[in-house]
Amino acid sequence: MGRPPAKPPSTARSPSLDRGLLPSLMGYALRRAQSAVFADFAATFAKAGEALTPGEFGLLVLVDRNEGLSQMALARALGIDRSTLVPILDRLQARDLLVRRPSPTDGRTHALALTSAGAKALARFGRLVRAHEKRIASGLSASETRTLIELLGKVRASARSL
Amino acid sequence: MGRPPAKPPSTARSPSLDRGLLPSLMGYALRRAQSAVFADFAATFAKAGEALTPGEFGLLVLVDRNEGLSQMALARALGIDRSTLVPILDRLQARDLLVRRPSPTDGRTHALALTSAGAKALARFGRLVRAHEKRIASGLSASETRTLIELLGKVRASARSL
DNA sequence: GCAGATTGTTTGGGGAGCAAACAAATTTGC
DNA sequence: GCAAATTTGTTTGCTCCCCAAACAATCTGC
Repeated sequence: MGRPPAKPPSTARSPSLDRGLLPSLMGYALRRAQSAVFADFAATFAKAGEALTPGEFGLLVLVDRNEGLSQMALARALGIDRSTLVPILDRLQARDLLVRRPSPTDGRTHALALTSAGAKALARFGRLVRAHEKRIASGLSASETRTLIELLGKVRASARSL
Repeated sequence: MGRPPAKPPSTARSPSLDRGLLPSLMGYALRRAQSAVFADFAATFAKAGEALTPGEFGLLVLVDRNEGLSQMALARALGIDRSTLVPILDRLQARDLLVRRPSPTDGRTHALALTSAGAKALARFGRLVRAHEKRIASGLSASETRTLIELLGKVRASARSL
């Protein structure tokens, strides 16, 4: 609605534009930070000749630390639908990072596990992730980083009440 | 990568599983918070009988505050490709929230503007967004909220160095 | 042993994102 | 002034993420 046209209407090709209330919104800051972090993650891996998304890294860590995990349990841990997980596992399996073994105790489920190549790759990935984390935290002190993670956890807890 | 099997291997259906180093990663916290916030945003709008994504809201605010914006300028402001923007504008235009007018000064560009219905809708959306923001910040003090937004800005600045 | 639940998969649909190619229009170079 | 280069919006093609519904195989409760 009628905003007073206070700013001069950009003499040149407006180097920055009016973002209104957006900069005061947490959701907006979150979205922009997340997309920048994602880009940095991708760039870090690309420069090392590797290809992996943050989601795939999280998945591999979960499988590594919880051997024999079922797809349902993994999907729940990741917060995605079990049908969404299928093509992701297909891809990682095609890259020989992970296997779907038949569960010895339940014929319906698969026991997920890293291959030896997957475990070796995860070690490399972990080093890249640490470098990436170091870079995106380079503007923050150690205590600020801790604070940020803590506050993000609180936001997540508040937001989940659907 | 042999981790000592310290934890008992989950007697029941493991209510929580080993997340390894993930909880210490800023990128991980960011991703989880973002997805929870997104879900809350969608739920807030759904409950009010409206449908809008955070990205669409940001786009509408930008068009509202910068009348006559071109699609290229908008795409740059949103950090997306100009070809990505096309179907998004198509959808908003089909909902009669926004129009592509021919620019009087440059025959190549469109001058984007909200329709009157779009301006009215944006006012409603703004109220919903404020309620949503209030909910996701309900676990934080006012100063914590400010700190969070500030830290997210710093992260974004550090991450952009591709 | 059989009804009901669970698991993984497939299919179908929607959205977000990029790259490359293209026509129309503008700006630049001379 | 006019040809060449650039910019803008669009289309097409590709990849990826996400969900819902349906289905067969398997397990569980009783």
